[in-house]
Amino acid sequence: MEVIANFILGDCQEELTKLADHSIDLIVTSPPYADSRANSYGGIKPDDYVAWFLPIGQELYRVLKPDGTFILNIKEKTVNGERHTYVIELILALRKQGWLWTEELIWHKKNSYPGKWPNRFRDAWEHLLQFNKNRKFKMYQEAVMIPMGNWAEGRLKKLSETDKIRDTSKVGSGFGKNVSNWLSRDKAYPTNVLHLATECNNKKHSAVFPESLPEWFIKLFTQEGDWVLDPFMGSGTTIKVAQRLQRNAIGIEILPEYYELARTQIESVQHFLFEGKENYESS
Amino acid sequence: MEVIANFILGDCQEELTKLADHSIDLIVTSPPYADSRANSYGGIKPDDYVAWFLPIGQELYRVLKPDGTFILNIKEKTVNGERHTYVIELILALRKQGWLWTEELIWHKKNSYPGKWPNRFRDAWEHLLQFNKNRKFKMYQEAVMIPMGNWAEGRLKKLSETDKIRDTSKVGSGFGKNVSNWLSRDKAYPTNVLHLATECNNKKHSAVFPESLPEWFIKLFTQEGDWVLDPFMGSGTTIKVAQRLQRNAIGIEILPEYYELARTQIESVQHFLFEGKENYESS
DNA sequence: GTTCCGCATGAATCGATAG
DNA sequence: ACTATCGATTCATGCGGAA
Repeated sequence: MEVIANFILGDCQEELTKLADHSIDLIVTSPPYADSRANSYGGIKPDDYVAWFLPIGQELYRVLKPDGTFILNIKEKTVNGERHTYVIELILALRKQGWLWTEELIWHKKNSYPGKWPNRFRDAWEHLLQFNKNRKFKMYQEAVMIPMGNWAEGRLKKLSETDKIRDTSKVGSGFGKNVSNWLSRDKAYPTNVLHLATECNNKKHSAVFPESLPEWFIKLFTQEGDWVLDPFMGSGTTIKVAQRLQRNAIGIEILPEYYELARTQIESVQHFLFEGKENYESS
Repeated sequence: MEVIANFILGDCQEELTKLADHSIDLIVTSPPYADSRANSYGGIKPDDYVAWFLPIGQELYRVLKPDGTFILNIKEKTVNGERHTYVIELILALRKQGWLWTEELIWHKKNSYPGKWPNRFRDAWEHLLQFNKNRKFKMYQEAVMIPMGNWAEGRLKKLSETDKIRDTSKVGSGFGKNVSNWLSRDKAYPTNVLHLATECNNKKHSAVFPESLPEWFIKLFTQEGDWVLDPFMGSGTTIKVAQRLQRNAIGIEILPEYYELARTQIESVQHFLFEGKENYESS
């Protein structure tokens, strides 16, 4: 099956207006959190965050199919010793736009940022907010229950002793990265708590999430040939996974470095998958 | 040390007014969720939940010491296929009352209901909202530290004796700061994600949480002899744990069955702890 | 070719210092 | 007073060099 990876360089609020109505099956994105990525998005102030996001939310609503799903990865920020309320205010505002707040999953990050403070512990979780346009939406639950194939099993056997020891770490009672992701998926039915570590291997983009995260949602909410959109592409993790899973993908990124990085990475994936048939790539 | 367990039968909104100002160090409670416990609290409708809770929040604010903490365990409810917003609206409303929303911890319920999920994921987490009156509050973090993983232990054991001595001496001279930290450490601070199993053994009260939950907060925010309050006592888990940890406790419960159940259970605990000195109990 | 150890480094937060 | 910058703190992870 030929699937397309469409990369767009630009501000998503503007670029989204060029996409057709009801053309996207799944939106998975992680917008810049308040006060972060100041170099590209101007470091949105927490107090301005909702107003900044709402026009984008409006366009996302327009391009999403009636039975599609919107997954928003977002995190709160401590401001002046208190948890800022922009996330929960955003939920209320998006509902007024017409979005249905159907579910909230928790992403538990085992390797949260270290540090010690007199009045709080390390922040080790993020919101995964699910929004829909209608109460009936596409969902392929069987897809995330399928046990992993030989590829993953082969990888498990190749793990070094150190890795295996690390993965039995009791801190946080979570699981380590490699083993647990595959093992737990084999053994347990999923819940709305996802245990995944952030990946640190991508040195050019500081805020990547692990491939398992978009993979989970892409399998759950789309089928092969469907369209996946990430309006804040970053280094392109979502697009890369969509390609691997035979879904069409559109990624928008405002920063040229990340845009180029994503293009390069997806090309190499396509080389691997299709053994050199680069014509599958569009731009 | 003599600690008191004070049981009050009645509606907490009314009974709270009888408590003194600034007399409580920690409030840990799990109020009836919307639409649940309809027989006792009249089954508060989700839309009315915030208005119902606010007068109670006002009284809790009054009785809490300036450096005390209020932990609110609450869970969202799905209404008409959508996640209801009463929890986040309650956060905003409590802030207007003067509460600081200092933290939100996640209670990850490891053994949520097994089996297949119907139309959505199994719900495996609940909010643990932390509110304070001031940015400075009492917190004893060492009390809840977690043993570190095998990975670090394995490494430490392999250090030679000379290495240990050398690194220790470096501390005194100001060198080798990082190494010494690793050497002297076998425990790590927890994160804001709690991994606790739910208890299934108490059939007389429907909304029990495990003893480890109040225990964690009581250790973290109080010392022996401090005062703990649970305005929705239920079967008295919080009070029981407070007694065991040598904290004074006040529990309010509107339903006579639970009130009696809690009294009976705590009395047996006190029998065990003090070998029959029932005069420690007041009521 | 493996396994193991050392080291750098984060979607962070607080408190002190400086303008 | 109020904001801006900087140092100190902490631990899971990946990578590279060494056994």
